[in-house]
Amino acid sequence: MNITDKHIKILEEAEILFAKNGYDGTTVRDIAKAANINLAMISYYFGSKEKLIEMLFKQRMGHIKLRIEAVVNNPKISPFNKIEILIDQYIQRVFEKQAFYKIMFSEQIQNKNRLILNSIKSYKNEFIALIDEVLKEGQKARVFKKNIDTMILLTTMTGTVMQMVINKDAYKLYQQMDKIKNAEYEEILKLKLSTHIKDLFKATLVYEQK
Amino acid sequence: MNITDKHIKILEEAEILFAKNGYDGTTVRDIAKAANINLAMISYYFGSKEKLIEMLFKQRMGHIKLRIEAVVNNPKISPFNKIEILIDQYIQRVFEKQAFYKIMFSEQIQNKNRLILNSIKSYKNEFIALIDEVLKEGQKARVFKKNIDTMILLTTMTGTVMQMVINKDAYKLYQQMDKIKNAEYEEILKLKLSTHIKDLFKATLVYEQK
DNA sequence: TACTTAATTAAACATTTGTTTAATTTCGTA
DNA sequence: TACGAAATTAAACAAATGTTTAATTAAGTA
Repeated sequence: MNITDKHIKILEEAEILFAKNGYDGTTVRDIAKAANINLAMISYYFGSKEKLIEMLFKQRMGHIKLRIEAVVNNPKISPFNKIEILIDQYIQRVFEKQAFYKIMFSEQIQNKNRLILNSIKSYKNEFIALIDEVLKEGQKARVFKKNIDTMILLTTMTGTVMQMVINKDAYKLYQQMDKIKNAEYEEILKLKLSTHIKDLFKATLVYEQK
Repeated sequence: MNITDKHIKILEEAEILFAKNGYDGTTVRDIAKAANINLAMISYYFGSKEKLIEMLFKQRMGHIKLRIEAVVNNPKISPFNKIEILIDQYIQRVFEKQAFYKIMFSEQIQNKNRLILNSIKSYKNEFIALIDEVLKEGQKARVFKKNIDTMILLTTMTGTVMQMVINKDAYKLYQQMDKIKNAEYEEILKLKLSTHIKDLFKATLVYEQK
C-alpha cells in the first residue's frame, strides 16, 4: 500500500487524539472529523481502527530507531559523550513526540496489543544493547564502574522524563514560571532534565574523584 | 451514603479492570460481572460509572495520605531517615497498589476528569511539602545541600518506580530471573529499587565526602 | 404479623460504536 | 472523449454502551 499525504494526515490526527483520550476513548468518527475526511475512509485506508494504531507504531518506531543508531555507530564520539548525547536525544525526542510517547506509555500499562508491545520491546532492547556497548567501551577505558545495571539506569531516565512530561504544568507552577511562554518553558525544562539525568548517570557510572 | 462490603467489592473489582483495560476500555457490565452483582446495582450504588471512579480515588487517596503523614509527624526519626523511610514506603505502596497507580498514571495522561486530577494534585503537593520540610531540617543540620529541586527529585522517584512496575516482566528477563516466583521476584525488585533510588537521592542531596 | 423501605432483578432505553454497503464522483489513460 | 479503476460519500448495519424502568424480593420495624 502506498502511503499518501492523506494517510499521514490521518495518522497525525489519530496520534493527537489517542494521546489525549486514549485508544478506547477515541472514536473513528473523531479521527475522521479531525482529519477532515469521510468516516469510511479510515476503514478503506487502514482496514480497521486497530490496524491504524499499529501502522502508527510502525511509522514512528522506524524513525526513532534510525536516529538512535546514527549516534552509536559514530566512531568519532567517545563513550562518555555518547551517553550524554543519547540522554539529550532521548529528552528531545520525548518532548518533540509527546503525544506518541503518551500512547506508548498507555499501551504498556494496558499490556494488550501484542504487535505494539513487541514493537516497544524491540525498541527497548535495541536501546539497552546500545548503552551496554557504550558502557563496555567506557569500562575498558576505566572511566565507568564495573557491574552496572543498565536497565535500571534506563528505567530512571525514561521514567523521569515521562513523569515530567505528564507533570510539567504542575512543575511550571512549582517553579513559579507561570508567566513564561510554554515553548520557552519547555526549553528550560529540557535543559533542567538534561543536567539532572546526566548528574544521576554520572553518580552511578563514574568513579568518585577523591 | 453508607459504605458496605458490596461497595468495597465493586470498587476492588473496578480497580483491577480499570488498571487492566483503562477507564474507557472497561464496561459497567464487566465490573458487574466481576463483582458478581446485577448491572443496575452500579448505577444504584454509585450513580454513574464516572462517580464510581471518583469514589475509588477518594477512597484510595485517603488511605495513602494517612500513611505518609504518620512518618513525617514522627519526631523520633531523623531527617535523613525520614527520606529513606518515605522512599521505602512509596515503593512498597506502589507495588502493593499497582492497579491503582496504573489508573492514576492513565488519568494523568488523559488529563480529563478535573475531580480526579485535583485529587492527585493535592496528594502530590502534600508529598512535596513533606519532603521540603524534611529537607529543611537536614539543611539546618548541614547534612543536605542547599538549593535542592524537590520536585525533580520526586519526579525521578515516582517516574522510576512507575516505569519499573510497568516494565517489570522485561526486567525479570533481562536479569535472567525467569525461573524465580513472581512474589519473590517482586521482593528483590523492591529492594533493588530502594537501594538505587536512595543512591540517587544521596548523590543529589548529600555533600560529597572528600 | 403487617407495612414500609431498601435491595435486587430482567428488560428496555436511547446513544454510540466500528464497520460495511451501494451509489456516486474523480482521475488517469488509451 | 470514453472507459475502467480508484477515491469518496451518505446511509445503513449490528453490536455494545451507560443508564433507567418497572416489577419483584428481602429486610427492618412498629
